[in-house]
Amino acid sequence: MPATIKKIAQLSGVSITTVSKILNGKDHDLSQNTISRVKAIIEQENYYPSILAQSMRNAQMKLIALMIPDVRNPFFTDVIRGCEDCANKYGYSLVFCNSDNILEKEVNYVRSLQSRHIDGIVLSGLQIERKIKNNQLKLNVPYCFVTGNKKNYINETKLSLNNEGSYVATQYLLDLGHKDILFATGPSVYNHSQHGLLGYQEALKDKGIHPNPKNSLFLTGFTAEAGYNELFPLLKNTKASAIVCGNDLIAYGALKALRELNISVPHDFSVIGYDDIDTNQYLNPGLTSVNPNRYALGWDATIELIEKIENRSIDDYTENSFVKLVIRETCGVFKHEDKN
Amino acid sequence: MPATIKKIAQLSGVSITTVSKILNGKDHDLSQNTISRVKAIIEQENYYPSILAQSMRNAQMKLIALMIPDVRNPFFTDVIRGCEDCANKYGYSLVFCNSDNILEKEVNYVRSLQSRHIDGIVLSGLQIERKIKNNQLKLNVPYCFVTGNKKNYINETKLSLNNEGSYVATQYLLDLGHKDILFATGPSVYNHSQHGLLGYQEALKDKGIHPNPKNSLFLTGFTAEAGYNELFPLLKNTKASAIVCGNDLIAYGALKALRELNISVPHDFSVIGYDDIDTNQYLNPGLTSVNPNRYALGWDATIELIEKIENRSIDDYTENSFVKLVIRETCGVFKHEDKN
DNA sequence: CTGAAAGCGCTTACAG
DNA sequence: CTGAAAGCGCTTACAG
Repeated sequence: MPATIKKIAQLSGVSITTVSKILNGKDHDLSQNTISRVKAIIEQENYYPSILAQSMRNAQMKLIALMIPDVRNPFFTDVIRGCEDCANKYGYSLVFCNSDNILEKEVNYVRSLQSRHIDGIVLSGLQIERKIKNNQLKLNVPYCFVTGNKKNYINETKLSLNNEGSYVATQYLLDLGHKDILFATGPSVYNHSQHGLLGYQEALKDKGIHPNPKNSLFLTGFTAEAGYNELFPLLKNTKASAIVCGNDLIAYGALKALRELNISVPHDFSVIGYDDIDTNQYLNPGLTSVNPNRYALGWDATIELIEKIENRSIDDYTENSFVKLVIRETCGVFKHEDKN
Repeated sequence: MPATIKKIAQLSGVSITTVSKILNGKDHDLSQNTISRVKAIIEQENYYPSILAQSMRNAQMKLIALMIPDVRNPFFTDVIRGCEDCANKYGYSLVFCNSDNILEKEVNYVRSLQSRHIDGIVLSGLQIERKIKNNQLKLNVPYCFVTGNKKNYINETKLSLNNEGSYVATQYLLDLGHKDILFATGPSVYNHSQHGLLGYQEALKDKGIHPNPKNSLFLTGFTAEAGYNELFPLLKNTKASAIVCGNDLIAYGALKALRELNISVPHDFSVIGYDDIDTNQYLNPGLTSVNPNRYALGWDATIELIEKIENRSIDDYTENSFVKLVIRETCGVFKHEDKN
């Protein structure tokens, strides 16, 4: 049993009011004598106030939740770190929720989090996120999105980082001379997927190429398995010379398929990913990818959330406005003689 | 403002005692009429009790913390999932803490978690863990270790999964004909590292080979960077034909170094990892590794913790007693003519 | 300069 | 069958 404020008061020979004041730095009208005596006792008893009891009064739990589909997607690891580091900086702890993209699970989480008096929720890649954005669902807790928050929306023409990212990726391949480029991303229900597709199409159009609808594909997931299984048949007979992937895991799957099909990367086929997860550089060949600065994504979303929770402006955003192309070894110059 | 028990009581025309009883299923002595009336109001108002207030009474927050060095180490992702899934199954939420292996951070976390009335802590790969095991530190909260808990200790002769794992890995290389085998793991302060080294040495001894102290190495971290930077000079001039790595990331670094040194894997040199992280199969060549069932590790540790918290036996452990060798493409038969 | 008292949303032992 | 009251550990407006 940890010490309580009552015990400290008794040991110090003062009232709990006095102890509380000292604890909260509202001791301007107390005598130095009292203050130092009480502080000594607090020290001695290794006392720390119960956040729980404080929260009962203040209705502030100093708890933020982070809800994502699955930690096992490496995209999220840095987001989580950014989120946790930021939360801690401002005195919040992080509750962690994996929803597996199951709407029911997501809704249950929200309810359970509310009953915990959570102060706010950072959401990423969820069904619920889509519902909220489409006004089909209202959360009565402060919340914020990792992608698609105010920092991520670049301007009126660029919808989001995903949009910008796949534009940049496609443009890079176009500059290498590729013309027939595939695009594969996750399920179409996600804004990420839609924005990515738009970015890809815009890049083509800006080069005067009409996007071939058959070249773009929504996979069943943002996973390497989906990339491998669903892209294998496509890659087997494709006339294209390159592929833009909605995330790196999909690219991993594509690379595996290409290897098995004996299509040499980057000599015969170019691959570009998105997210720039940590293992990319250890692949052989190293995966060229678009880096959205995942850590900053998590940090900025959390700052935005805390601004909402505390209803004040915190100027502690990262400088994270743009997506960065990280060139490794999976993209090569288009060689006309290689095809057809 | 969510509804409170008081509001429900008023709307139902009963006392809050009655509502509380219904909420907690202690309604055996209440009239059906009252019960259904109150339940209807609860439904109608979308009321859920405040866990906070409940906890003030019960001293049970239904909150578990998971503290690890860094989510960005892919080893932990599945551990986290196992931990969260298990926690949720038993009604707990998961608070997430990254300590970066900084003892001060770890100690601060523990303090902050205690002031949150956390019910227990799952610890993994921490400085604090070592201190606790060496009786240099006492936690006055229930806790449990991911590695080194009762399920992980295989028997008196096998210290832990790490020990077992590197034994198995080394044995596999020996069976392929390798004799001069390197071992590289993380910092020596970790039990993981020490146990791994012992397993490696035991395997050699069991084959009648005296371990060469120069062949084993503690790196500065369990990271690919450490693996690459610190193993590069060693691999450049080594007479060995294989390496056992303390985890997969170290192996990733070693593979990168070998590639740059133009040493062909597995033809000229064999590499084996540990943890079997998800991306192993997408490497080229695919990394052979030892799979400790990370999800089960997280799950079992959490079960053990909940048993401590609730002071009862929960027979819900996974069947996870042994480490599994996952053979891919980085280990080959020792070719005598290649070396000498 | 200091403290008594009310209240945050619950639960539970007890009385009727 | 139902409810008044005490108490969990705090904070704060107010009185002295």
